[in-house]
Amino acid sequence: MSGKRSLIRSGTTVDQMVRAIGDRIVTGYLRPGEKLDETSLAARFEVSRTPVREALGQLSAMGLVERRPNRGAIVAVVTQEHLASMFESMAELEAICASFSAERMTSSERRGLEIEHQASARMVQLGAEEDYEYFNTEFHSRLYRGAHNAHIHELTVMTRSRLAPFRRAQFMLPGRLAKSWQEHDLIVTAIMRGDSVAAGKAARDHVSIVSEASAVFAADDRKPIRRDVA
Amino acid sequence: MSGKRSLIRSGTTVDQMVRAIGDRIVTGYLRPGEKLDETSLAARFEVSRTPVREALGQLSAMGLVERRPNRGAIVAVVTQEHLASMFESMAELEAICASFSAERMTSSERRGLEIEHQASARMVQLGAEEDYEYFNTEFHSRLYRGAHNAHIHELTVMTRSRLAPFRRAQFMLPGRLAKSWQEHDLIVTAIMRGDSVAAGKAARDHVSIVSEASAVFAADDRKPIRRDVA
DNA sequence: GAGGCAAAAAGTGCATGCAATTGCCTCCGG
DNA sequence: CCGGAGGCAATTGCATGCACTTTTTGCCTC
Repeated sequence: MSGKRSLIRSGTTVDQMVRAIGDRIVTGYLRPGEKLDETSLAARFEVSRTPVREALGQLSAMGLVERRPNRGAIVAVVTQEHLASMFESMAELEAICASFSAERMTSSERRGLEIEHQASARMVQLGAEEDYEYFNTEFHSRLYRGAHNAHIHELTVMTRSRLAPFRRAQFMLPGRLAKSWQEHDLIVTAIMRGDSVAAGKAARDHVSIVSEASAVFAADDRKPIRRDVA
Repeated sequence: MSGKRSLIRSGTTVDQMVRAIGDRIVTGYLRPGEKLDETSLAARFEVSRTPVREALGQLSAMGLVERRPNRGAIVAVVTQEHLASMFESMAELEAICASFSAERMTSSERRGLEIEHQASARMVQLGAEEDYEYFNTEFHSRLYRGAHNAHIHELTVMTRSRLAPFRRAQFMLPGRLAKSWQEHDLIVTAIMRGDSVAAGKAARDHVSIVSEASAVFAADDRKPIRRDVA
C-alpha cells in the first residue's frame, strides 16, 4: 500500500535498504551507538519490517551495525582501540595495493593515475576541498584496482567504508590538502618507477598520517549518543 | 539430525542457520555452484523460510553465497582467478600477522606458541594428519591473535574461512606434513628473535606453498556442479 | 522517600500468506 | 524440424500477525 515506491525500485528492496542505511552510517548521519529501531526504519522508508530486518542483518555481517539478540540494533560502536586497529590495517592494506600496483599496473593504468594526480594539483591550488576529496577517493580507488587482486580490493574497500565515518573531517585541518597531495606524489613516483617497496612504504605512511589527523575527531565522535547506557 | 533443535537453541535461529549453512559450505559438504533452495533448507532445518532468508543474506554479505535477485542463491562460485587472488591476499595477511606477532607478542604468548609448535612435532612423527590439522589451525590462530590487531584478525579469519573449501585436501600430498612443520618452525624462530621482516617473509612463503598445493584440488572442485548453466 | 516487585507496553523473532517474477513446457506457425 | 509466443508451475520477495523477550512504569511496602 502507500507506495508507488515500486517505480524507483532499482534492485531489490533489501539492497536499497542496505545502501540507504549503510550510507547514513558511513556519512555520519547516523552516529555510532544510535539505536536502529526496526519499526521506525520501516516507517521511514515505507516498507515492512522484513526487508529492514534483512538489511540490518547484512549490515551487521559487514560490521557497520551491532545486533544484540532481542535487544535491537545500534550503529556499531568502535572503541578507540578497535579504531586504531582499523587504521593500522588500512595502512597495511594500502601498502599492499600500492606495492602491487607498482608491479602490475598496465601502462594505461599508470598513465591514468598520473593524469588524475596532476589534475588534482589544481584543486590544491584552489583550495577546493570538496573537489579534492573526489580526486582523493578516485586516486585511492585506482590504487586498489591497480593491484589486480579482487580479494584485496574487496577487503580494502570494506575497511575504507568502515573507517569513513571517522575520516570525513580530515581535510579541515589547515595545510592538509597540500600535504596529502605531496604524499600522493611520493606514491605515484614510486609506482611509475616500479619500485614496489617504496610505493608500499609511501602508502603506509600516507594512511598513518591520515589516521593521526582523524584521531582528533574520533575522540569527539565516540561518546555523543548513548541512549542505552543511560 | 532433524531433531528437537528447539532445545539446544543457544543463539538466535538466524545465527544457527548462518553457522549451519556456512559450515556446510566451508567444509565442502555444499559445493560451489550448488543451489540453495530456501524451502528445502527451511524444511531440512525445521524452521520457516524467514530465518533461512536472513541467513542467506548474511552469508551473501560475507561472500560465501551468491544471490541472484528472484533467481535464488547458490554457493559462491569462485573463478580460478579469484581463488588465486584470495590465496595471495591470505599470504599477505598472514605475513602481516606474523610480522606484528614478532613485534608484539607477550612473553606468555611466545611461550604458548613455542610449546604448541613443539607438541605438534609429535603429530608429524606419527603421521597423524587429523591431529596435525588441529595443531595447524591453532598455530595460525595464535599468529592472528598475537598480532594484537582486532581488525586484521577479523579480515584474516574471514579470508581463511572462504579459502577453507579449497584447502582441505592439502595435507594429503605426501611429505606435506613434515614440510609444513618446517615452515612453521621458520616462522616461530623468527618471532622468537623478534625479527618481524623474517617472520613476515616466512609466513608469506608458507601460505604460497599451501596455495600451490591446493591449486591441484581447486581445479577439480571447480566444475562439478553447474545446474543453472545447463 | 527509596527500593523492589509486578504488570503492561514496546520491540524483537519467527511463521505464514499472498503477490510477483522467473523458468519451463506446450502449442502453434513457418 | 526448428523457432517463438503464451500459459503454467515453482520459487522468490515482501507484508502481516502472533508469541516471546526485554524494558518501563506504577504501586506497594518498608
